Amino acid sequence: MARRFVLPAREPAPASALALDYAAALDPQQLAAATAGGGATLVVAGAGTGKTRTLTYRVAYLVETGVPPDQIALLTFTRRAAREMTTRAGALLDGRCERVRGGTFHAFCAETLRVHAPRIGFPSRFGILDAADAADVMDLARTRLGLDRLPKRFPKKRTLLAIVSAVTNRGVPLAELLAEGYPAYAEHLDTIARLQAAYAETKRQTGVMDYDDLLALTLGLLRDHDDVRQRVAGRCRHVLVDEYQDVNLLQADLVEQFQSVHGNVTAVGDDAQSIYRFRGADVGHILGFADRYPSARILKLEHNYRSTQPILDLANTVLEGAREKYDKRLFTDRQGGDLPALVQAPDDDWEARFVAQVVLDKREAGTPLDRMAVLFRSGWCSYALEAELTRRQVPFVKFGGLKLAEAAHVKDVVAHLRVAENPADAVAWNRALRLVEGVGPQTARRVLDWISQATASGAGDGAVHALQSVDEVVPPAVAGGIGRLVAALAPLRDASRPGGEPLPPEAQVERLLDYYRPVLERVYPDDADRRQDDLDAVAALAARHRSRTALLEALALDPLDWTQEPAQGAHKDEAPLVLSTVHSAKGLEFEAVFLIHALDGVLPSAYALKSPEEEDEERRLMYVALTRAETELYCSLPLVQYRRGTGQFMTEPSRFLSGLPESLIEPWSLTEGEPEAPPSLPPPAHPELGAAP
DNA sequence: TTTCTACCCATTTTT
DNA sequence: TGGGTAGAAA
Repeated sequence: MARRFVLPAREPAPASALALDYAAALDPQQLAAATAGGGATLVVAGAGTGKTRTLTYRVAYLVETGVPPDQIALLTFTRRAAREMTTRAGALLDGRCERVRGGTFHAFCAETLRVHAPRIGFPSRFGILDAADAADVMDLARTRLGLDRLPKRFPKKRTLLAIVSAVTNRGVPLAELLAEGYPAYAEHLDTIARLQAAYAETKRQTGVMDYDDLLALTLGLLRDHDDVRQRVAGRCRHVLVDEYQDVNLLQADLVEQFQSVHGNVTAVGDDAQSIYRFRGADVGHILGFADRYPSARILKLEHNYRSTQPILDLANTVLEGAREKYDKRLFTDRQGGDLPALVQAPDDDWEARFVAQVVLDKREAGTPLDRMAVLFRSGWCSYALEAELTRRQVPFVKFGGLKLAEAAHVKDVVAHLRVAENPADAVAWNRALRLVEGVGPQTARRVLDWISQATASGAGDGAVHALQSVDEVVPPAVAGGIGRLVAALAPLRDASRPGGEPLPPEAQVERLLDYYRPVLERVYPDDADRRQDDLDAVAALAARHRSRTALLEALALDPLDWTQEPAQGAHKDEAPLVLSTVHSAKGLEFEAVFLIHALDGVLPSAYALKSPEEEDEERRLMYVALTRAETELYCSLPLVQYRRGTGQFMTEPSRFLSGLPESLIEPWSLTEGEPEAPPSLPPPAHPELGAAP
């Protein structure tokens, strides 16, 4: 046994030796937060108070005072936020800051599990399920349980998954959760509990994890295996957590584990911006930070540098209506500025034309497109605008809403990759097999049984092998099709090439696309070409990843890289206009913000008004949207909407914005320029806009 | 057993 | 809108 000699901790370098002048760059509150010593620190930071800036400087400060960058863990809610922070810190100091380990909780956990999964009975090449995959696994679990026919008034699988997810994320017992949130299903407690167990078992057998598992299993791993905890947490000299108000129980516990060796944790957040309740986030964790870390120092940032006073006034007023009050009122030095506008457009089209016109006018006047953003409650709200922007050739990117990775044809191709990655992945097999003509549920099931038998008894790479003799269990009519599937998968095996080097991921995707093209044309005859474009994007994405494992992980955890890919419009070198759900815009700021579809029933969402807490969350969502704006804020709404079936109907403005005095928000109405404009020439909206009578 | 067709349904936010 | 289901045809 080697003797341990303990060196005293390195003294931080004296202030004069630091390359950056922190005191000059930050205000006193920010400075205190950025240069705080070790231990636990909570920074309560209102919107626009320089939270990101402070965290960025803290990263630089830690690096400068001798903390190795790869021992700093920076946990954020989006990978975009992590990237932004490390590049900004890199620009401040030097490239060292970019070696900070950062990302979402899920990505960070996935990275940990890649190394240690075998300790908890998973392959290190475990697959990651998105919501749709999880639903497939739930179906599989149900049939394995023999529950072909579900009782009447039984939750749908999406609801089922939501229930199971809430149980894991919030740590509430199933019975309690059902009683509180789903009283209608309380009578099915036993069946749901059995399904929950079968679902977990199926995932284990097939070597896949859903999003919650990434968190829950990592937490279990760290709690139950002290050597692993020592190793993982030992590499977290400093843990920094952004948006702490949005952590759920699992995430709060994970943070505690990550900091358990060195005891250095900095959490930053704003209780007024908690908008992930539906995912189990609980403001209680930020409010109770000092209970969890009794020696914590609590710092505040209250000086808003982002927005003009009129914007803050409106945001503050909206927030005041919350039932649960937050004792915070932001102030700014930025006096002056225009009143926020409440733009009443006759319909969707008008709203889209208005936004597009103002965006173009502002670009003309020198505001870069990426300094403006269009925000909305849900993905579909921007459809009309997307069409309009495409028509006018305004480049844009959209964050949030439907992900390309969720498209059926993309999932088809990815299923083949997953099968190659993890032959035990029954759901992926099922999807791939069902694409063979003539294979339905029965045949797929028979083949799956055959495979699992073969893999259980035989060699590790047995699945593809087993398929070569699969003729024995399938009707002759489909044997040829399955043979082609096997042939397509063969070159994806790791040892398929001399030397055992696997094909690079983009080559793997290319091979698969050759195989899949005829399938695509058979299954989606109407728009095969359009869908092929998406698949080409998959190939492009593959080229940016080192291994198939990394590619699959990125597809499951980082759909962002995606959305950034196909920028619309001709100006490839112009940074595009940002379209984003309010949720995805968290933490970002823009010179001008357009909040579209500010309607009652949309924001607040009609589906989120079942309890006062839910309405409060919608209100905070509105607050988040409004506080993204620096100098100009336009809230717009169509007065008439179309609904399938019902036709046109009148809308109501969002309850959070209606009834406010004109000193807070100025009503605008739209008129069209007088000579009847030809349809191709949009009417100039801006000059004709006038305040309503 | 698979696949096609007709109908009905609900319809958010994210990893 | 499209996705999922139920029933019928191949």
